[in-house]
Order: sequence, then structure tokens, then C-alpha cells
Amino acid sequence: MVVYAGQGDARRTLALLWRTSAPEGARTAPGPKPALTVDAIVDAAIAVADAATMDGLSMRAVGERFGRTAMSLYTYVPTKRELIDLMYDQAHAEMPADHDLSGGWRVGVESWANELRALYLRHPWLLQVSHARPVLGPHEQGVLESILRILKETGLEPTVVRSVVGSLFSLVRGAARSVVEAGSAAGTTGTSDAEWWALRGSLLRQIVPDFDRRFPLSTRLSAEEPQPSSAEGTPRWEREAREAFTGGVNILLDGVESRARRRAH
Amino acid sequence: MVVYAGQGDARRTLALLWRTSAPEGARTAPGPKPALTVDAIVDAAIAVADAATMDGLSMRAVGERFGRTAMSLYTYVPTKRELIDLMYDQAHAEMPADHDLSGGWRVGVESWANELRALYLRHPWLLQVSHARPVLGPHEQGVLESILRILKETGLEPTVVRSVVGSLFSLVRGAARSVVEAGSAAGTTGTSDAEWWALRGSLLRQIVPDFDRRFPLSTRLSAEEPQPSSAEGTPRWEREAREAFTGGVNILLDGVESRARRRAH
DNA sequence: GCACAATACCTTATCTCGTAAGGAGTTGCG
DNA sequence: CGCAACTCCTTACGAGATAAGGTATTGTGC
Repeated sequence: MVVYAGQGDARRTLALLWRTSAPEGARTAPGPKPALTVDAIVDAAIAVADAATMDGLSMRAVGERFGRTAMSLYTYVPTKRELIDLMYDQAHAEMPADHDLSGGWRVGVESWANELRALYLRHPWLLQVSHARPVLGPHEQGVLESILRILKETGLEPTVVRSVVGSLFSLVRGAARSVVEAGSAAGTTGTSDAEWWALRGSLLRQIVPDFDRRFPLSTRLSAEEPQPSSAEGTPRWEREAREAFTGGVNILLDGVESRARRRAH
Repeated sequence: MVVYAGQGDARRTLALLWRTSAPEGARTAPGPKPALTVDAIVDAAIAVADAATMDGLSMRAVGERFGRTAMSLYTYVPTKRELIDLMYDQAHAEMPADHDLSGGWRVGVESWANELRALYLRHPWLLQVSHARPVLGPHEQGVLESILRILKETGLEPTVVRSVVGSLFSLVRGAARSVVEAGSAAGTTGTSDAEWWALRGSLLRQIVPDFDRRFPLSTRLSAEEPQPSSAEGTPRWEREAREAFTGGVNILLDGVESRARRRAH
């Protein structure tokens, strides 16, 4: 009845994350065998969140995937929060464990970043997982270890590595966020993104007639966007967002490279 | 009864954001005068969110600040979502409009980034505002205009400017996020951050005995953290986080500078 | 001054959530 | 066989957003 706040929770959560509960097949406890597994529940929850966004993720919805009630899940998972932590970590399992370093660390970093970005785009709800505390699960940890393995090649000192890793995570999350936002904005109203922006723009101009005067640089910047007439393949904003992202990563890596060179005489 | 989804909402929201409703004092409508204003409600909501985090932000809680019911707010604001958008934009009004450029663009960018980071730390709930669609309010726009004014000095082409701006926002948000997380993690359990990490670490080592072997680089990196024995002033993680942030910004700006130089022959 | 209509605010009700409490059926072990 | 552990269910509660509709207030036209 009493919830062991903090300590007890942390231990239980960590045990779940690292799946250190089942002692390898030996089942000697009475009572019905569990019909579900934590893994199955986590997968189902991920499917729900992928399909219906984070708002649609309710314990009832997850339970329904198994023809069960919401309450049945509480046998496997203490609260919804822990379930979300598990989902978060599980999603990171999709990242490849090893990165090809034959092309040099710079190529490695770029591919790591692109893969992480793609992961976030596949599971946009990841961006809404509010890390009130670090998750510390195996797969999240694996992603960290991956980038460290790549950056080891640079020979940079730990302080710089920490900065770079943090910056890379920020860039990836930020980039993914803006794509997801643009996509969902377009998706909600049913209009294409071009239409949506046009509508939004004309509305803005209508409501704020002196916009151009008040924000000349913003206006100029968006006016200077390349406007390819063709509308084939991936949407324009998606390509643009990707370019802005790789551009940002590249600028950062320029900085990293100059430091690495400086260090190596 | 029918909500004009998308279009109607967008217009109403934009009108609220830019406060283009009151025609300057001329009130000729019958009925009781409004006792509240949108501004007052937004300020109250910000106060609630500052004090009680985003979870504590309920329409009831905001209404109570005026001795009113939750429903009374709906006269001023269509839904909670719009209220949050208004809060988001209003908070950005705290950013200074002009930045001193006498120290050069590099100093300007750094101070802009630091101020934005400080804003996020003052209002951590900003990080939880899920931009299902861009807000496009005047103050958010002002912040964008500010950084563009600073970056204009670099003379870089628009594509690069876009990348840099996006990267800066990502870095700031990411950095703020990690500080907020660390702080709330320490705050929730009542333990200090040092204790919290120690506890977490020993728990991890207990539950995952082969952690060091599986994640050698992560282990080494955190072992190499500077461990000042003194515990005075700001917490260690806070200073560290700040250093990692300014470090990241600096690395990025190194990249920007090299491009700016390259461009200027 | 008075009826009317617009308006602000309230009460009530609905629906959705997470999850506490307390069964009821299931199953391995002594 | 009976106990005890275990899974899953029904029911219930309280909190939240917000729809519907009622009531009181107040400026305008007669």
C-alpha cells in the first residue's frame, strides 16, 4: 500500500529497465503463469504511441491490445511513468550498436546523428518524454557508448568530449522536434505544408499588417528561402530541415576538427 | 457548437497572440464589463506554472487566483492549449530586445544564448510546451529577430544563418533541459544531487554488475569528472552543465567564425 | 425609465484518465 | 487437499477539460 518513494521506486525501475527479474526459466511460484510479458507490454505501448501520439497513450488503450483491462498491466509495471521510461529505452534499441569507423570519426558522427534523428522521427513521442530524471536504461546507455566510441578517435580531452556529446544530442533532438512540429501542423488541418504555411502567412499579414517593418530580418530570411517549383518526392520543408540539421552538425564538427588538429600539433 | 478546426482556431489564436481585439478603449457593448483581461490570466497562469510545474497548471488553479471558477476563463481564452501558447509567447517578452554589438557578433551571440538559457531556467515549463504547431507570437518572433540582428554582422549566407540559428536554439533548449532535469531529480527525492547520483550509481552497480565492462567509455568519462571537494555556492552539476553549454556554443562559433573568415577571403 | 439583447460568470454534467481496493479464479508445493 | 502466491477483473474515486445551459448585469434604443 505504501509506495516506497524514491529509493524503492528507483530500484524497481532499474530492475525493470535491465530486466533482472526472471532468473532464467526457473519458475517455482504458485499461481497462474503470467500471460503477458513486460516486453510485450512495452512493444504494445510503443505501437499505441506511434499510432496515436503521446496523448493517445492510455493504460486502457494498451490493455485493449491484449484484450485486457488497464488494471491488468499493473501486475507488470508499477505506474505509467515507468512504462514510459521502458518505452523510451526500448526505442533506443533500434539504434545500430556498431558504427563503421573506416571513413574517419567525422563520417561516423554524421551517421550516428542521422540515425538518431531518424529514430526520433519514427517515434516522435520520444521528444515528449520529460526526463524528470535520467532513465539510465541499457539501450539509452548504448547510444551514449556508441558516440563515445566514435569520438574517441578525435583524441580530445574529456571536457570537450562532454560538450560535444551534449551538443550533438541537443542538435538531434532540436532538429527532430522541428520536423515533427511542421509535420503535425500540416497533418492536423489536413492541408499540405505548403498550403498550411501560405495560409498561416496570409493570416499573419492580415492580422499584423506591419509585420515586415517590425521583423525585417525574419521576413527577409524566409523570403530568401529556395523555392523549387517542383513538388515531387519528400516535402520541401523536410528537405530543408534536413539541410539545416546537417549544416548545423557540420559547423559544429568544423569546430571539433580545428580543436582536434590544434591538439595534435 | 461546431469548432472551426484549423482555420478558425488559427485566426483566433493569432488575434489573441498579437492582442488585436480591443479597439483601444471604445467599449459600446451591453452586458457586464469583463473583470479580467487576457493579460492578467496569462500572468496568473505563468505564476501557477512557475510555482507548481506544468502538471499543476489546471484551469481550476488559474481561476482560483482570481477567486473564479475554471469555466470563467473560457470567456477569454478558447481552450487550455491557446492559453499555453499565450504563456509561451509572453514569457519570451522577458528577453531583452537589443543586444550590445560593440563587442562583436561573437560576444553578442553568447549573451543572447545565455539570456535565453536563463529564461528557460526561470520558466522550466517552457521546455514542456509541445509545439504541435509553431506559436508565431510577437515575442517569440522578437527573440528570433534579435539573434538575426546579431548574426547579420557575420555576413554569412542565409542557408548558413538558418543552420546556425536552429543549432543555437537546440543547444540552448538542450542545455536548459538537462539542468532542469537534474534539478528536479534532486528536488523530488529530497536528496542533494551528489547523494542522488551516488545512490543511483551504487544501485546501478548492484543491479548491473558488469556495467563497467559493457560501457567502458561511459564509465571512464564519468570517472574523469572533476571532483572538487568543496560544496559551496552553486551545485557542481550546475556549474558543469553551464560549462558544457558554453563549451558547445563555443565550438559551434569556432565553426561559424572559420566560415565567416573564409567568406571574407 | 424600461424592455431588450449582449455579456460575464456560475452550476451542472459528461467523458476520459490513472490508479487504489478488494475480490475471484488459478496453480504449484507441502 | 489446503494453503499461499499470483493474475486478472470489477468497481470506485478524484481530478481534469470542457460542453450546455441558466442567471445576473449592464449599455442602448424607445
